[in-house]
Amino acid sequence: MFQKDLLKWYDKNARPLIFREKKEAYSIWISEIMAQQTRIEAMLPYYRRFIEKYPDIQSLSQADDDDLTKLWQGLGYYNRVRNMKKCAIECMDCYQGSLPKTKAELKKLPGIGDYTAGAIASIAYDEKVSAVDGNVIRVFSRLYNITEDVKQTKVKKKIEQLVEASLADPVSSYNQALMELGALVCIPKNPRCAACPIQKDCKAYLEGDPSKLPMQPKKKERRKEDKIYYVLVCKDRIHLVQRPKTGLLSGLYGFDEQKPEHIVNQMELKEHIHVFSHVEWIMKGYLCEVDSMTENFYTIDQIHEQFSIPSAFLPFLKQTERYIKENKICQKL
DNA sequence: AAACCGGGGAC
DNA sequence: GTCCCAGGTTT
Repeated sequence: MFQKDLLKWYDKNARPLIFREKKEAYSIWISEIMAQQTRIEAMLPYYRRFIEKYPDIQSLSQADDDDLTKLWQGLGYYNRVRNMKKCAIECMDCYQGSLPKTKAELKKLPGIGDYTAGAIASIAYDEKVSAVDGNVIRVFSRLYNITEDVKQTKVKKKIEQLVEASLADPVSSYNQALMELGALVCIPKNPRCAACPIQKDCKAYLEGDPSKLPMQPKKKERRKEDKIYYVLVCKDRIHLVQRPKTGLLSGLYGFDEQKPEHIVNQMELKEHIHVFSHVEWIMKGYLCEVDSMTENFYTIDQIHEQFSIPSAFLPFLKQTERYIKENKICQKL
């Protein structure tokens, strides 16, 4: 049995992460949503800002949508934060302003799936349930030398059952220890088996090849899309367009895709490529100086303070800022 | 079961 | 360049 060794290792080697300081469902929930498909180091600064601005469920339930998206700028998967607000509202309406106390109830809330429900329930409430994330899948695929494709439903179910059967007290530490081991020792490439506290129980280490696990199907290649954006500038202001409510980068702000009329001066922006997980944008851009300032023109400071701009648009924005600051525009300010 | 949904660090 | 990250939802 490896549980004791793992827990002892965790006691000594756990990173001092800020969201581990409080055993409180709200902050644990926030950290878990932010950590979905996101490296811990990347979400930490966001976590601090978020907790400061929205310290509890009530404040989050009343948050302004654009403020929330702005706070999330650069983190990606923006529906996460919208689901959090929905979730907060539901907690105010149905659960007396708190998160529900069991994994089963938590799982019914928007944005909370099997992993996140298990993480909150076990870490905040000490419920003896599993929290199987990518780390745990990797650790267990090696521990039991599971060579099947872990993306298959039945294989994932099998791993979840193994984890469930392995749960040890305190479960809060145990679940986090499994993830921490996956993050620090049992890492995807070049696993540090020499430093592993449960090496002697690892089937892949003893009779297989840990570095080849977990077995993953080769992923489909990304489709490419050609995009053309027109950055409309009038005096010291830039035109922003809110993206559609659905689809990629929904609700965030970007530039026009339609060529404007009455261009006073036009300049080609440096082309760049932006890679998403399932699509690749080949982005051409034109800075178009226009003569009339209609709706939705904003100064650079306003844009940085108020609007959530996806990373894909930042290169064009930066070039435009430089253009304006160097006062190259035809019309004088 | 597969596609969709971001961004960036590590290699 | 490739991989994949404290995943969840929709199709």
